[in-house]
Amino acid sequence: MWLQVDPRSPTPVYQQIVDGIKAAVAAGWLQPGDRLPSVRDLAVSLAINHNTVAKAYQELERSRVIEVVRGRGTFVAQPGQRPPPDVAERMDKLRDSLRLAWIEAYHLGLEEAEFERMFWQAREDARGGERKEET
Amino acid sequence: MWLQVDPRSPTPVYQQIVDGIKAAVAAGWLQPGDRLPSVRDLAVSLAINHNTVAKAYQELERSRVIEVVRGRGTFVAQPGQRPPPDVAERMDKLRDSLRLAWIEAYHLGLEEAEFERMFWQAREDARGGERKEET
Amino acid sequence: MWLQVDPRSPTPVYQQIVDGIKAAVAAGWLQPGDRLPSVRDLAVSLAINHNTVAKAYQELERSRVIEVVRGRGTFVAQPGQRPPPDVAERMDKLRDSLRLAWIEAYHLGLEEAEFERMFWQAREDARGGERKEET
Amino acid sequence: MWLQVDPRSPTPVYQQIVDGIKAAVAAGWLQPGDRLPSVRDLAVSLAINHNTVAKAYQELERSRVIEVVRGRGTFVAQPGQRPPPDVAERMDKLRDSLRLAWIEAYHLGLEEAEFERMFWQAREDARGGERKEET
DNA sequence: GTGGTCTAGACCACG
DNA sequence: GTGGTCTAGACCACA
Repeated sequence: MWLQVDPRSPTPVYQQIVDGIKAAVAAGWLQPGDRLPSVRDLAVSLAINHNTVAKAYQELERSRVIEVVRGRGTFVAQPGQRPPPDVAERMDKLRDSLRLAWIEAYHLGLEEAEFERMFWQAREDARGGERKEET
Repeated sequence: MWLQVDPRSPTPVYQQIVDGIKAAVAAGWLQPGDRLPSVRDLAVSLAINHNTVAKAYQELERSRVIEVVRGRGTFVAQPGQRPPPDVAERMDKLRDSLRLAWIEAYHLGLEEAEFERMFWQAREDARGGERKEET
Repeated sequence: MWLQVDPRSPTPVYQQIVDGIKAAVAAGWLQPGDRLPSVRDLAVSLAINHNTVAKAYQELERSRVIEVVRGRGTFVAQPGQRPPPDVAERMDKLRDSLRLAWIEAYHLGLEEAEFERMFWQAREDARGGERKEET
Repeated sequence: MWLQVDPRSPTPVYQQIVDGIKAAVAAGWLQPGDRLPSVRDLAVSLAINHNTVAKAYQELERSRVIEVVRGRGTFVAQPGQRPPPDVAERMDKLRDSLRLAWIEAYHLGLEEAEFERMFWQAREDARGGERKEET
């Protein structure tokens, strides 16, 4: 299974699904047009409630990562089609997460060079990295 | 006031205080040894309950950002004294936040160069930047 | 009830809960995977406020004694999964508590042999012992 | 100085003084009949409030570790003179501290043999150990 | 005066 | 239903 979920993590399960699918798309494991498992199938696979999967899919559709075609299923969206409605807001959040990361790096005593290395390493992890158990 | 808080934000108020003070320390607005406002004073300034501030201060003490001197007040800690007990975990979280940022950048259609610029800009925002309203 | 609490004790109520549950786990009355009473149920049983129980549970989770599964409940953790982040500090505290115990034994005029007996007796009390009223 | 105090420690300052003097007596650095510094002198030496020292001395007198002779000063008590009024209670506390230590050892994953070694090592620390900086 | 704890009762996100 | 957060107001130990 290319998606796993940890019910004991502090990040909500539905958010883990969102993150996981976004990661799969960004890494190329899921290609535009690929079909995603149905809400109920995925719920069974992950042994979670189907409401949770549904919430994740809704979130992904709002972000234009997937497309729901009624009666046919849900698919990975074509990139760069219509931009999602909340780009500006998401950009701000992204900027803020980087700012917080710099602050945390400071408090962890990281050198700027080390942190930069971590930044580029994260790019590798995001792009090509195999998903294994990440406790 | 160098600290503001939005009770309607999804991130808990006590967490906003933690983030805000960490930011102030990282930016140098608060120097090691500086005294922080008392729990109750800050609560009044922010128009919130003192328990919320207390929780934030306790969290900050666990992270070794501040030091509580009983009966006298709380102060910005000297850096690099004793390392916080949970460095390893916080490093992992930091790595993960960067990974998620890369993924989000991908889905927002950011070029690598743009995202890198954003990364370095965030460094400026974290270090010296003036604080404005941040929704 | 396998847990009791004395609101008049100098040690905080939430700490008594922490100690009590750690004791129950160490003695084997609570097995890994066992479900703990919900925050609110335990609060009612102990006739205290639910916030107090919540604080105790959070502390126990930080120590990796229990695991919180969102929306489902809290459970006794599997031992030796991830080690708690503050082992080193807790080791130091443990060492110190033993040192202080030796000093106190001296001032109480205990013979070394007597104190050693007390040490091993404490092991019995910790492992299997029945709980009685402990002022 | 054979006594040091850390105002940032979670254990109250007056308690640190009590522990420190008990330790000095148990280790033999202070002999029965030795004179202790006056409340005010010790307060100056430790750079703390004299009320705090006074509280510690009162506590030590109740435990029969020191004797206050009006107009002459305070001295280390002769051992085994009159027993302190609360032996039973202190014994119970001692037993309890050992029990809690066993429980903590369990949760830290210590082997019984390791913990026993720590127990005997603590005896050395209590008896002969040189006092250095103990952050 | 300081921080720490507790209660009573409310609201929220999550599953 | 679960735990998490917040408020309002109280009391306590410590310095």
